[in-house]
Amino acid sequence: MLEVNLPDGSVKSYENSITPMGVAEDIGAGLARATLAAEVDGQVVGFDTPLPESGSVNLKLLTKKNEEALGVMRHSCAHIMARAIMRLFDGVQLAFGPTIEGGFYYDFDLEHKLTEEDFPAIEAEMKKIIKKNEGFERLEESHETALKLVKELDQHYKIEHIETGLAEHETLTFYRQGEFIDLCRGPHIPKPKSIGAFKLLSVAGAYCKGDSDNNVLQRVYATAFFNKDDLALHLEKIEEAKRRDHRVLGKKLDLFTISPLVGQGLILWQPKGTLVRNQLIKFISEQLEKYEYMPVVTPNIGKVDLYKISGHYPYYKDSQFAPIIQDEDEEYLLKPMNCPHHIMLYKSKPRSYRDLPIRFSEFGTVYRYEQSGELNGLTRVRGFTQDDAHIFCMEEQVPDEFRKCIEMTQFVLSSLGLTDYRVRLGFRDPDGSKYVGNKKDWDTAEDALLSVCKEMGIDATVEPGEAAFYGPKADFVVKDCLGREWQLGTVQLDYNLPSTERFALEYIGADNQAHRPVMIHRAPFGSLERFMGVLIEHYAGAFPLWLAPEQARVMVVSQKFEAYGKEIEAKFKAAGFRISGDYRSEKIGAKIRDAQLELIPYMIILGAREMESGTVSVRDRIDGDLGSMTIEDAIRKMTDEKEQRLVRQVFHGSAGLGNAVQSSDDY
RNA sequence: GCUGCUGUAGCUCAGUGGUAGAGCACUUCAUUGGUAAUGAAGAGGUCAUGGGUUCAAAUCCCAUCAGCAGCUCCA
Repeated sequence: MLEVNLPDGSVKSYENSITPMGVAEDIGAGLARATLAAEVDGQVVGFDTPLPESGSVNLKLLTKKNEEALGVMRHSCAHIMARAIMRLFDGVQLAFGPTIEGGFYYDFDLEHKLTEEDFPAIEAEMKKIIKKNEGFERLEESHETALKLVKELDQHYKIEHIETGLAEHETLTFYRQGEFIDLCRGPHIPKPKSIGAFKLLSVAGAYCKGDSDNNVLQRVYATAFFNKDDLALHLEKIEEAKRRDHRVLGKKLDLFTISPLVGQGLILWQPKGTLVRNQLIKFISEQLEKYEYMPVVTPNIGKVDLYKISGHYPYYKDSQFAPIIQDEDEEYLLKPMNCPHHIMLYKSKPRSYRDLPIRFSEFGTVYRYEQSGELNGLTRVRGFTQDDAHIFCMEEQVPDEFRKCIEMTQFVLSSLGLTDYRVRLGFRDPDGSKYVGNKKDWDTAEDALLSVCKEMGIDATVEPGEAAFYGPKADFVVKDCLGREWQLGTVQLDYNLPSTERFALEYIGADNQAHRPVMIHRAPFGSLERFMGVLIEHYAGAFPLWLAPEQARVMVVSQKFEAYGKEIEAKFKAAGFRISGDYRSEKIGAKIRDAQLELIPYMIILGAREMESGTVSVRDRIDGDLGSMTIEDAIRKMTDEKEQRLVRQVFHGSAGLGNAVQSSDDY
């Protein structure tokens, strides 16, 4: 006998095997019609997934009102898309088709090169399928029968999947809808009519099984909603996010430029971008002083031998600019990292335990030859400046130093209003071969990271395989406006570079013996370039007052007041503001509009009234006209806002074109 | 690096083989105004670059460079 507990507290019992739909029908025909899927003990299952024969389960029937049902529906929509494509094109081989954050995709292998021009035809075919409203039928087959079936269907990827990835599964499920049958774990909605609105978004190549040694499949991205309004809202969100793109805003606001003649991925900072960047550097420098870092300066190149010792040269040979060959035995590398230089500073003299921890900081510019396809505005570049530092400390100081690094990073991010990040603990992949160092040190380091995060109440996600080759790390990861994740701040523990095999670092302990220090690599921003990119999108280009390249603009109602305008401008400059004046023969409305579009925080509007009373009229970018006040009051108000580094406006959300959230098809 | 798409004025874009276009920005002139666009005139392009096909190429083909999306990679 099975006991089914429903969310309203009622309990139903069944003697025979039953599905969630059976329970829904038992409750009422209306509910049965609305039921799309179910949640059994917190797990999303199909409307047709049999419940256990006995025991007790918590059952929640999912309808259009439940967020979880959306994912199920989208996966069904993916099947319909696949079915439509198979109808329209010959020789379609199906690969995988999971649900992602803002929709779904399906990978295909077919002769015809799909383009966006094919979308209308595919969408029309999908509409036809939906209109016919054939149900999704769940088929459970033995491993053997399943293999026979996919062979009959001549679906090579599915054959391979059953023979390899699913070799251990005794039974496998298929879903059939009309002539379309797909190996699929499901679940699916009962009937396609609940797909209210859908849209194909893009097509791109994707390596089969995510391995660059494999062939490239064609991946079609799409999304679906229960109703048209939700789809329209989603598409509008994507458009909005695109308007916030740092590459678009960077050009519009004159922050930076990239010239092919200088080189791909090499950022040329315009004066305005430089002003913002320098404010960030100033801000971090204050923190470095507070946390007792010692600024150092090191050159942009170093001997190849240095990076052979550090291990970077052999390991990252392909992603470095080629060495500069000066002479047969004299080769230099543009520095891809700052740590080896800092290590040489450490090694320049004997160190005592009394000196530790030693914290060397540097805004160090490094160069990496990233694959051309990876380059992306400011977020992935070939030359960037890290707000880098290396801490050399005793093993017992590691937790404390690590904690301080995390604390500083958190403070820096929160000061900028960046709260929407996750902390990723990059640990080593147990099967990976890229790592150096011994297991004991790795375990110690990973344990240290875990326990400090726990102690600090940080909800970190552990990701095996995300470690650096020399040690585990804690990364601060944020999403850009399109939903792509980027690593910003990072704190990395390193037992490797100090080791005998590398640089053999030492300090003399209280026992007068030589000991090995531990290194911590850390950078709260990570790369200033990437950070600026993320920040531009975070503020949608509207920087808070303290960061804004142009903090205020004086504008006169008529050119008659230019002299008064210049006088006021000078007073703001003297008070330390970045201010300009607009004395064009334009109407005040036009000047305001221009300043507003340039996202200038404050407008100081001057006319006869202000000149006579010796006041200024202040217009706020966000709140509009604030009325007139004395110049002292205006300066005081703005100085306050600037010194507090007040963040008054940020923009959230992304286009949701990011990572897979569930792979309902990957079995 | 791989797959696909794209490249026309400073910006956003139209232009499917026959004399290179619009809006905004820019310059000049007029206008001197009160919280998101005053009016007029003007200037600005080897149509990414290099080859090819053609009587004729922005348009068709090839290569290169660059950008975009995704994949892969990321010290």
